[in-house]
Amino acid sequence: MHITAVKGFNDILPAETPTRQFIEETARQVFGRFGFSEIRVPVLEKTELFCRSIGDTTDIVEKEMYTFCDKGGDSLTLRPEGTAGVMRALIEHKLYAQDNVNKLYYMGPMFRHERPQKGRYRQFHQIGAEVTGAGDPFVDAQVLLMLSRLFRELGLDEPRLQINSLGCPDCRPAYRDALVSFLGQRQELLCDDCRRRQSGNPLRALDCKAPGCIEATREAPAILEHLCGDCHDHFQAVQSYLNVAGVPFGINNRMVRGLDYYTRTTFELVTSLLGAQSAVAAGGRYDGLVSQLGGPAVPGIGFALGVERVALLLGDRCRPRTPDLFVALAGEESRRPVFQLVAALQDCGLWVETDVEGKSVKSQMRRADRLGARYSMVIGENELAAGSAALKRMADGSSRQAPLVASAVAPLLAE
RNA sequence: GUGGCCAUGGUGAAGCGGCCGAACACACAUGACUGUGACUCAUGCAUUCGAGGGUUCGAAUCCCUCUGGCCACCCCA
Repeated sequence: MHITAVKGFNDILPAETPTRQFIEETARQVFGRFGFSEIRVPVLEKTELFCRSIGDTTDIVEKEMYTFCDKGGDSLTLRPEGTAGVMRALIEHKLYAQDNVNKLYYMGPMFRHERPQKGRYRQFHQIGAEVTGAGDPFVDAQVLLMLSRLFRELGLDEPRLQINSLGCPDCRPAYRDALVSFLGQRQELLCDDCRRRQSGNPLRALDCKAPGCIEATREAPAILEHLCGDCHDHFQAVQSYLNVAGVPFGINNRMVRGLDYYTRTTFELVTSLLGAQSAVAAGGRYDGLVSQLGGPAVPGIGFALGVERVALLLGDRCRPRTPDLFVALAGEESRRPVFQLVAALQDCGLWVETDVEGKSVKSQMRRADRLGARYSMVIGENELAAGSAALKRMADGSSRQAPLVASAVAPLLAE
């Protein structure tokens, strides 16, 4: 073994690439219908950006970031998620001033220094979408509708949509206090992590899988019952829009997101088909984020989906393309005329393969078969003299004569 | 960061101290068919079992170290 790829950083080989392309193309198409434009931002940002957006005490910032000092002494970080960079660009280029509402999407690699396992890698890919400038529940529902439409177009109906509301700076503190005092009475049941998180992120206990924590939080106060009037109405409105559009969803009032910037609506698309990794896509509203990063007080909402996880769900249903025609060569003297014919056929938009190894006709045919070519043709001195060759349909072995002219062959291949 | 499992050819793997000069299958190559695939048949394809050390008359098989992979915990897309 010589030099290998870095742990958790995977090559995406030709066999897997059609699935990726299918996911990306489908996303572009669906997002386009909802009026989203693509934005491309760097994979490297100043570390500060992530500390201020994601939250200093989150696991991502505390222990999962690829951070290093560049030669100028700045601390830089490979992006662990996409929203922060997009919001930074929104502020830096004052996109919020060019248009009140911005609908942006992005796709690309993200980096997190976690121990790799199924559905989780150190370099992974996300496709995400963000809407800024609109705080209306209408937008929440529209984003969820778009996400659900995307999965429908992908042919995946298994992942279920779960939604929740995390409240806002007006009502969350009160709920938090209520939860902390509730948990305070059940300290002995909680796992070490959740006990430690009491001060930082007590809500996490709701989502903990430790048996003790599940037991301890069984009767815990529910966030949805502590929402202020506005948050309550907002959440109700989102649900009614989803119902109108026929988007199925479930309410999960124990869902807690791993990033600090979420407010009000949060959601996940979950599946049971990915081993330990259940979230295929997730997101939420982040009304305070832009101002927190030094921009104006514009609300925002967005989501990201894990491309690798979607690819796992799709399996190998995306077949690679196959050649339309394989031209086998018999004899040196046919190379030039075949080169010309192949070029002309490719100009017609066809995928045409030829032998490049100087192999026997037999092994060329073997190759044609292995590549899955729909048609084949052997061209040697006989065919050149006659000006025509047998065009063979590989599926059933039938063949018909075809003149050695692209304009005559192309229509036959279309059948 | 913590566990568990596993490392044999291009691939999937059998073998678990001498019968291994490493099975079988797939893939690949050549030929039977002097210019035609998929079926059939023949032949070829691991001086070697992740790397290094040790035990032994003898190791792919046992022990140690290292490296790599997978899965799980944690966390998350």
